[in-house]
Amino acid sequence: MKRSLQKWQLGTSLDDIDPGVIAPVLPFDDLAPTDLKEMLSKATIEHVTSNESVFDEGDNADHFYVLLDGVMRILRTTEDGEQVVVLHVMPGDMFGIAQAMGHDTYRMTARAAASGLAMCWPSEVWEQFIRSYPGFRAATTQALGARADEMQEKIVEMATLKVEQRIAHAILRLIKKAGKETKHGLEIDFPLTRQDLSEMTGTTLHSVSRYLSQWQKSGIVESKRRRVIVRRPADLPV
Amino acid sequence: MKRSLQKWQLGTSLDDIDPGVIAPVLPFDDLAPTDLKEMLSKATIEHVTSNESVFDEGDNADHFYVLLDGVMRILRTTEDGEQVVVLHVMPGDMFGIAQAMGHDTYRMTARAAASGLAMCWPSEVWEQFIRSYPGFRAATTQALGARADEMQEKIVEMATLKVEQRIAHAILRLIKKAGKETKHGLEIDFPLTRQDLSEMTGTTLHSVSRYLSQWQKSGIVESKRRRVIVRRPADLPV
DNA sequence: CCCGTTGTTTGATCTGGCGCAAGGTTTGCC
DNA sequence: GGCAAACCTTGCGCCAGATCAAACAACGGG
Repeated sequence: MKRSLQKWQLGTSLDDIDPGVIAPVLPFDDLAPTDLKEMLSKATIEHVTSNESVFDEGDNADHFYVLLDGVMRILRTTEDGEQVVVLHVMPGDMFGIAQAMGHDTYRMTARAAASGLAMCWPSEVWEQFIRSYPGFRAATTQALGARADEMQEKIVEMATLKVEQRIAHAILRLIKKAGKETKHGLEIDFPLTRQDLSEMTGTTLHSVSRYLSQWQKSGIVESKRRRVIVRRPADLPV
Repeated sequence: MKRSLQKWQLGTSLDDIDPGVIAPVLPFDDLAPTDLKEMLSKATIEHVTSNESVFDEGDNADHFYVLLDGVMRILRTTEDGEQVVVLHVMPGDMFGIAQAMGHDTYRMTARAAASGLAMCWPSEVWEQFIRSYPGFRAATTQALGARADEMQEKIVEMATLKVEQRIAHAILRLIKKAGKETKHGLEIDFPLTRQDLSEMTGTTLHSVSRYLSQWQKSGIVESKRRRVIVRRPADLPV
């Protein structure tokens, strides 16, 4: 049940879009077609370009989004410029839903790890959506739950595992979220540098590089520049 | 604006309770008095005893709670029995709100760090509360937001700070949440062992003990068995 | 008051992984 | 085709902090 817009006609106007094409990507399962139409009429489409931010932490939370295509990285930057990647958003996921947590500013930065498209609503419609569309409320609830789970898991990992295992877990999580079957194995379907992996696991790009080479030697992974392919997921450490 | 039931008549029946006494502790600020009464009529009171669980991870999420008095620790246990404390719940906070995240089982254990009382509703009334009482929805939204913030912060700390700083941060956070002014300084107002602190920061009780003694020597803290008092918060490392 | 339990301290040793350094490879642009 | 920028690899030394070990202190119940 992976959803994403495989190929997308790059007319970024909403008028071009067939609701029947978009619907399967949206996370609003049990939503009456008329309600969906209503919601789409309030939306705009935003083209997100790799490595650019959709919003930054501290910004006024004036929109919320559903990713249609591409990959978003949700991250925080510390005082001394260090980046910490908290999670990845895949097509079909909501993001920037500050309203769901009673915030009026974004608490994190959303940067595109791979170019794509996002559907975008102004925050003003949030309350109305919540009140009018039970399916929307259900979707936000699910999103919050999934996010909370992921963050908890991350905290536990950081508290108990050592670097090697944390990197392995991060890779496995991405494989699960964005794994593409290829002739060589399961490939993480967007560009990912050693640096990126280190920012996800709280380590250095050096350590990531070392473990990756090591796993490469034992045939567990196969990784090139900005690409990670897993041959034998089961052999990654715990 | 700290709330808590300073002294509590230990009749655990709800009939004894004056809504006027409980109301200031509850997180439902803008709630009509009649609605409040309605809600209280559906609640029960549970006495939580120090070191006992109110619920465990995996349990069916059949109740949700507001802590009236005492301190709850929210934690996860790893396969090999290690405990990771994710956050502390103080009087006035909701906990066990699995429904707010679309879960039907608890994802974490709630164990009392200090004995107290919790108000308790059966999960069946959740949906009705959400639909009927805007103040209730607002409160859960706030709770989710606060919790998300805290978890994010924790992830960033674990990823970027070293042990010494993480311990300092953990102490400062507890002081902010549960600090009591005493003649000797700001005291964390519930028993807290070195082991507890290590489970909050992903380190060992040994390291916690070492840093605490060190800070003791330089007069920054003053800690006895299960007690931590901070004399000069500003001098704790970053 | 004694004794078991629980919590704390401190030393000695060992090591994962960081910091630093230097060089190699791939990519895209002019 | 050449050059700069971005990305990756690997070696080496060092240290924060884990692990192991042992003893001490406080407390609470019988």
